[in-house]
Parts: sequence; C-alpha cells; structure tokens
Amino acid sequence: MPRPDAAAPASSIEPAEAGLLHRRIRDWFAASARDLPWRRPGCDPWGILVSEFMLQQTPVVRVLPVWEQWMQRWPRPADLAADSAGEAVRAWGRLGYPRRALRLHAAAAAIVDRHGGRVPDDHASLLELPGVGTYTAAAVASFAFGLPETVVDTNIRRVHARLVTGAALPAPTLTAAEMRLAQKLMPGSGTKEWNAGAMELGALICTARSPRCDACPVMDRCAWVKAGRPEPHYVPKGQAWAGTDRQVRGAMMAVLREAESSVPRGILLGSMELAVLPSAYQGPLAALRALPAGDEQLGRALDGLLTDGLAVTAGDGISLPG
DNA sequence: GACACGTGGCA
DNA sequence: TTGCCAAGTGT
Repeated sequence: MPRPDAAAPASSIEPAEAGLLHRRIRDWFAASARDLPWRRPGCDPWGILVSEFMLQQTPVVRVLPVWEQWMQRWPRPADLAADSAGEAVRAWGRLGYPRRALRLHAAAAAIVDRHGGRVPDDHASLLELPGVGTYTAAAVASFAFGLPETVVDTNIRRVHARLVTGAALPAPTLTAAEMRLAQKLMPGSGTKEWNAGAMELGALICTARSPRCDACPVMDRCAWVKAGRPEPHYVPKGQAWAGTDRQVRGAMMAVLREAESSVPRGILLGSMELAVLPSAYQGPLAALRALPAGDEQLGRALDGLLTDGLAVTAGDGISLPG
C-alpha cells in the first residue's frame, strides 16, 4: 500500500543529483545565511550548546537577546554550574519550556563533573548530557566541532519531504526512513555547511506556510513543485493552550520568576488574600488570578512544578530552586 | 508512539 | 480573532 507522506527510498537519489543539491544549497547558504552570533568564528562550543537549548521549539528572534545575556553572565559551563538552578530559570525569562533552563544548568554541571568543564566533542558524550537528545547532540557535534554528523530537525525534515519525497510536509513524527534519507544525502565533505544550509533553507525559504519557492536555489529539482505543490495529506494536530494545566503552570512560573523571595503557597493557589504583600509580583499574580482555573487545577499545576523541580518548597512558601 | 511541556508573532 | 508554528526532549 502506498504511503504518500513516507520518505522515498534512499536509492532514489543519484550521486550526481546529490552533488548538485550539495553545491546549490551550500552556495546559497554562503550567500544568504543570517549573521547569527552563535555562527560567528569567535563563538565557542559552549555558546553553540546554549543556543541549541534555547532554540528547541523557540524562534531565533526571541532567543537572540536572551542568548546574549546568558553568554555575558555565564561565559563558560563552570560559571553557570556555580550559580543556582533558580537563577538559570529566572534568566530564562519568557523563552518558554523552563525545564530547558533546568536541564541546561544540569548539563553545565555534568560538563564540569565529567568533562573538566569543556563541552565534549563526540556525539555519544553529548547525548548523555541532560536535555540533549538526538538532534542537539548531532547539531553541536556538527556546528561546534565540524564532525560529519547527520542533523535532522524540523526544517531539514520539511526540506527533504518536499525536495525529495514530494510531500507538502514531513510525517507527524520522525521516521526511520527519514533518517536513512538524511544519511544518504550527506556529502563526503563540508557536512557542517550542508547541515546548516539545509536548516537555513527550511527556516527562510522552504517554510511551513507560504514557502518562497521563487527564491529557492533548488526549486527546479523539487519533487513537490514538480507534483504541482499538492496539499498536506494530514491535518497537523494543534497545541491546546487556553484552559490547560500548561497555561496555569506558565502563569505560576511568571509569579515565581518575579518574586524576590518565596511565595506563600496560598497565594499561588488563590486561597490567600493579597493585602500587604510586596508588590513585585502583583502583575503576574493578577494574570494568574484571571485564569479560569479551579482549586483542583491550581493544585495539579503546582504539584507538577514541584515534581519537575521548577519550584521547591521553601519554608512556608514556594520558590525557584536554590 | 502518544503526550506533556511555554510563549508570542503572524496570517 | 483563532489557530498555526518555532534549531525537541523525556516519559
């Protein structure tokens, strides 16, 4: 049975065709890449690792200012490891998914403990760091150390789906066929520029919505364009937000980030009046109170934060982890 | 493999 | 305005 959105067999890419794609995309990258600070020659592996953590599910424009602050404050892994996890979470600000801040802090500690304070330069060691999965390990190995790792992120998956497979979008989850295709497409040299170029092409040109095919360096080779740019075969599953525990957790985290010290549990749960509280977190607190969350959901959200280590019990209250 | 997990910009 | 989407990871 045909599976239209599955990746094509790797054997369908001829060496000459692959060579053409390598040349075109790397040339395009050299001419069109954004000047991002973590791509500059002076950026060390730690700066690249920090950028990869922040870029997980978060757009570049929002990462830029926070990355600059982090590198200024914690220029080496040991600097971050010497500070508290709570400070990392606070400095994470509103980037989202604050557990990434916790894991980056833990990764810094692991780098100090297990690697003498230097970011490890092999895929296996990187993969053992907290918060580092298949993608991030390959990205750091490739971008920081120039190793010939196969990087597969959401941009690259979409580029491959269109260019080679002819589908409008990649499958909902990463498949083994996609990994084989990505490996088959890897050039014999210049892998760093190939990985970065394919990713950048997906981010700037071959975008999820309204791709700019007129500016694409490989439009004439694109299987999806040749097929008449068919619609996706499935409807992407949306992310619920309003009324979810995530929304409540986010509002509670905003209160904890802004608070100078610990926050009484009853304040977070809405069972205690504000009266004479220090005013630092009144804004975030008002936002939390405005949510249509019942006692049960408030309790569940707080328990989740405590379980995840994003918050800890401190005296009679709740605070960011020490 | 399906889910949970933040946040804000853009069409 | 509502919904989609962004350099994923851990369970």
